Amino acid sequence: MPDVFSFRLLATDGAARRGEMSTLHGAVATPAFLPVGTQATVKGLTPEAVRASGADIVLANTYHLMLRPGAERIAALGGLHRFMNWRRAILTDSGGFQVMSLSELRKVEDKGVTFRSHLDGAIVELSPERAIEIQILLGSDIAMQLDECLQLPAAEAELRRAMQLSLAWAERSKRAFERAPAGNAVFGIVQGGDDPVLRAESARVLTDIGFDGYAIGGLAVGEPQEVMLRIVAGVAPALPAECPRYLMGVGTPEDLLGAVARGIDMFDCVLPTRNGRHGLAFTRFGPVNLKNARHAEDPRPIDEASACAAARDFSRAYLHHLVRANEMLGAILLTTINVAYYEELMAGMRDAIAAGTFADFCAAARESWARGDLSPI
RNA sequence: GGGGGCGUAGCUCAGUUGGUUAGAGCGUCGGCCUGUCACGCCGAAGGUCGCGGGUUCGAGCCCCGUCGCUCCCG
Repeated sequence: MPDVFSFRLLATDGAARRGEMSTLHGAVATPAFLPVGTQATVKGLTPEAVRASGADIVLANTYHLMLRPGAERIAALGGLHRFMNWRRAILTDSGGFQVMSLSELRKVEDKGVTFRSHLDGAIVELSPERAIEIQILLGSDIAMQLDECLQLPAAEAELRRAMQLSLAWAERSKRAFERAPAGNAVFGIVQGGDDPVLRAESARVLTDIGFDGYAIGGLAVGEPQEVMLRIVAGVAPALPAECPRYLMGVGTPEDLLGAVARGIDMFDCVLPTRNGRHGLAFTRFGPVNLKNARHAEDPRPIDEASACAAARDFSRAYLHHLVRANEMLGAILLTTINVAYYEELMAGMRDAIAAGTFADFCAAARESWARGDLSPI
């Protein structure tokens, strides 16, 4: 196992890239999807189940874990991998997303963010340096710089201010990361909203600072998909080809195809887990809302050809019943099905890129989604 | 037989001194969810207020009758 973080490009097909990241906790095949495990758990799934879905890496969260159970406690218990019994790679978000999602509970200043804990109201300071320190304590393989994520639409002046603040924090994060153990990585985050000029400037300065990988943040925050993809198409080529590119918080299966086609290597998103808990299954035949009455007497599985047992071995009628009855197992099975589908989609894209058939793969996937969920019994 | 209580949405119930298009929770039907304050959120359908009569400008509410359920006493 290599003692440094590295990324290798294995193949390209148009702008789409097939690659592999090496981490101290194993290889990550890219394009990769990271199931979201905010509180040191992918909600509803055991680590074994996460791994069985095909995931090489999961995401956890600095803000949530620093509040509970606390970064120092996790460090004392041997680090996040041991704590959650996930022995593969972990990427930790810095808390930048909470700057947006908990905007009622925080104050942003040049020095950092002051949160009022959503749990008990305690005042908690999160500076770029502290965010990195926490991620080092957690022992994450990939740390993210602290950034300021804005909701769109936003005024250009506001986008510029947040972008420049994020760049200043990027510089400080990079310096703070010098104290990290060898083999771990830190990524910078491109900001700039839906403004191509700001995005270009952000990408240029980040590249000058120099990171192990580059994320595009502040997308899928209210803008139409075409705007998001246009920004991705502009930013991705401006980032170093030899580094992984991570589109944060995205997205729908359709978003993933579109972003990989524009040169993205990594994604995370709560959709497969959250929507699974809310009764929606992502399938080869498009989304299926198991809450709907039409499934009540349907003996068919979600997808009889799936490699995922949850998708194969339980009837839609049963899943419908579990969801209606608000039973835990409904959330567990749908989360399992959804994460497996996302990972299967990524694996399909990886194979297609390697084979030079990415466009065909995308066309076939879209056709299958459009056909709907009336799979043969 | 006597006395009390209750009949309002599919279910369980609110309905202020009688005063606009009678509400809630659950259920039903549907939608939403993009670096997770999230087993959540939003919306819709659904009621001749047991029935009949009366008083009143106006009755779910007051009065009379009637039917049903229920409790207590004989």
